[in-house]
Amino acid sequence: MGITRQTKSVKTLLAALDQHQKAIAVTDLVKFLEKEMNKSTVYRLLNKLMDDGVVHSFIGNRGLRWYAKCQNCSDDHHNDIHPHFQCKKCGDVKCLPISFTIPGVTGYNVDSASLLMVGVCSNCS
Amino acid sequence: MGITRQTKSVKTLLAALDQHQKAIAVTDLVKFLEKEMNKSTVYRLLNKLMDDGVVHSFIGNRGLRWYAKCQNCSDDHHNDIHPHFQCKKCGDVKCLPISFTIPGVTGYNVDSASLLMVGVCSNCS
DNA sequence: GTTTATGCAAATTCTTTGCAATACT
DNA sequence: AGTATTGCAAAGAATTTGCATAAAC
Repeated sequence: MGITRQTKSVKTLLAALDQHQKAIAVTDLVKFLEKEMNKSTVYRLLNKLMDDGVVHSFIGNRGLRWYAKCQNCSDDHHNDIHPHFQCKKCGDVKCLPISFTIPGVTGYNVDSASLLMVGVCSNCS
Repeated sequence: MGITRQTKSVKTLLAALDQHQKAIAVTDLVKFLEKEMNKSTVYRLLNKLMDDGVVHSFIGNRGLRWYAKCQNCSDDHHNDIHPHFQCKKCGDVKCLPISFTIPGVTGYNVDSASLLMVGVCSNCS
């Protein structure tokens, strides 16, 4: 768990992420946890847990940051692409279990990449 | 040009986008144009020009929206992926002339997709 | 003349920060 | 005991909105 202490807030936040199979927007996480911890704590903890490699994040359709617990990603997999599908109606984000490489990206020192696909999910269509 | 009127602001904004070969963050555009038009006008115009298919946008590394004039994209190319490279030091964004498809994305109704790669550009390394 | 666009100021939303009090190891 | 974490309130940054005025068609 790196340098992050095992506080009550950490456990609560990680449990909340576990409850959501899908990724969750930071603002929804703040609302979901508003009776358990301050929003500053949510923002600060998420940054720490990112540094620790426990959660990963990406920027969604509307500029909000979405979070999920790391599953297939680790510190030495920073070049992987994590594809996400976001429904433009209900806003839900799903991590897709697809791995691929981008042909023709030479001369660039790519640390990380994110692929966001936007459309209408099966529930909304 | 669709339903957007050919006002002085429209011409000024499109000229500003032409001056920047690269994509530009909306906040930088607001600063760049602050003596020529109000920030509300910038935000409102960009949305209209998006609807008209004149500019395209994507979300950058830090959640800010970046804009550029459409070049290879059009209304009937919504499924194309527009890859962008953003330098994490200087923040510059470059559109990469690479076209590719994602294998294995079936069962999803994908309207648009954006691929953002983050790293250090040649100027900063 | 009618409709759309603009400026302005204020409101909203999202995120960060300083600091004193508290919890963890 | 010593250090990291938290809550709170306030500040900051980005974006939207209402409305009166001005410009485009």
